Amino acid sequence: MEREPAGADEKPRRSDVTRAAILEAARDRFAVDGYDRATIRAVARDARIDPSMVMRYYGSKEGLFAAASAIDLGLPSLADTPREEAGARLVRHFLHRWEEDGTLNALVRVGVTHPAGADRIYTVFREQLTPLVAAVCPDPAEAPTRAALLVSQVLGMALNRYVLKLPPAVEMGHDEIVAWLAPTVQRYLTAAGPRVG
Amino acid sequence: MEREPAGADEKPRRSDVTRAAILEAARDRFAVDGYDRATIRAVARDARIDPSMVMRYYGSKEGLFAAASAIDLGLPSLADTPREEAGARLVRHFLHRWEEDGTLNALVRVGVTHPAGADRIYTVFREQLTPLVAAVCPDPAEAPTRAALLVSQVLGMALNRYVLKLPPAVEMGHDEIVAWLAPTVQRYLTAAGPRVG
DNA sequence: GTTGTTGGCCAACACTCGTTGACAAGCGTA
DNA sequence: TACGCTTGTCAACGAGTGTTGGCCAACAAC
Repeated sequence: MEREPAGADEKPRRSDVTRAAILEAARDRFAVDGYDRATIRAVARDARIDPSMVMRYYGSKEGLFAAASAIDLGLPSLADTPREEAGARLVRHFLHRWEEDGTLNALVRVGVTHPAGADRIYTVFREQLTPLVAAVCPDPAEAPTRAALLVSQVLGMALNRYVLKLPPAVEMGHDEIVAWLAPTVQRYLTAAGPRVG
Repeated sequence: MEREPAGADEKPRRSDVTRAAILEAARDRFAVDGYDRATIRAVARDARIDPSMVMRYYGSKEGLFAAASAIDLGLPSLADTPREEAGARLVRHFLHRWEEDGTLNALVRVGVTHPAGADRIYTVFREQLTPLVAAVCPDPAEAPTRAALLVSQVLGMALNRYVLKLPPAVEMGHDEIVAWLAPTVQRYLTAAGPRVG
């Protein structure tokens, strides 16, 4: 019986380096293999420890994923950005964030095959993306819809480029992607919504 | 030693109903569970036959997937469609096609976690989508890029709505989605490409 | 009616998985 | 020194996997 779930202010443990190694290996594995093929044994092998350690520190495979998928999109504040450049700014940010490490890839790969992953994506969407959209779009009540549209475009490109590796999407340069996608995202963010009859 | 791989003109076999039942069950399972969780045993159970039959008829799990993911997007000819309505037409078509059966869902779910799935998506992209795009876009040489952009938007929305089931995307109506996405797709298809320096 | 082929089920194979419990070495404290 | 906690390894469990081969009944051809 251990007690330590809530406190974020624990003193450093001797095993912190191991815990971190496990987490890093887990992120890589989830990113490359998805939930099912990312085995605890493989994670342990990458982290150079025994599989049972993973269980001890993270309780279960689900727990490991929960820990490995704690994500900060690092979204830029759009306060100091001209309203009409928000789209380009966001597209470029997502491209960099995606290539920075495997976390987002892991999130998508798991989200597609495992409910816990889809939940996690929704959480990130709700807590990090929607508030930012609400700050720039005309009517805050439309923020969820507009954010969903934004995600559909950005996530779709990421899916093609980083997960499916569709050749034409892989071969596009950053500037080219931004040039094409930015107007789309900009419209989803700030344009008047279309009439639907 | 059986010989029958190439011929598309075989006489009907007594086991055709069973083969079809297996294929249908496989599509459902792949759509719901992805590649790894869709077990041959589960497919066989759904089709009410023995797992070994699946092996006999489709050789292996990979073979089963190959057979189950033979997909016809049923894309409409855009010849009789006004050029400026192509975007709306396509978006609406994809929405219907997606909800028609589980095939596209299966394709995406597997594509994300299994190389064979990603390959299949690329094949469909190349053989069915790119030619259609080439027929309506200004410069046929740009067709792969423009098709990739189209896919990024359409697939992204499908991912949110049908796979991840992100609530705001699920709650949108068909008309609303078309109204938002059609201009985007239209631009990817026919607008002059942006300058990239 | 006999024979060969097809459709189907059953039992088992070798393997991998997540998970568990026992046990040894290292460390801090009294 | 002796104790207790932490970190780590090892071996095993039960379950589920893809896949294989043997066997039996129904059908087709002669």
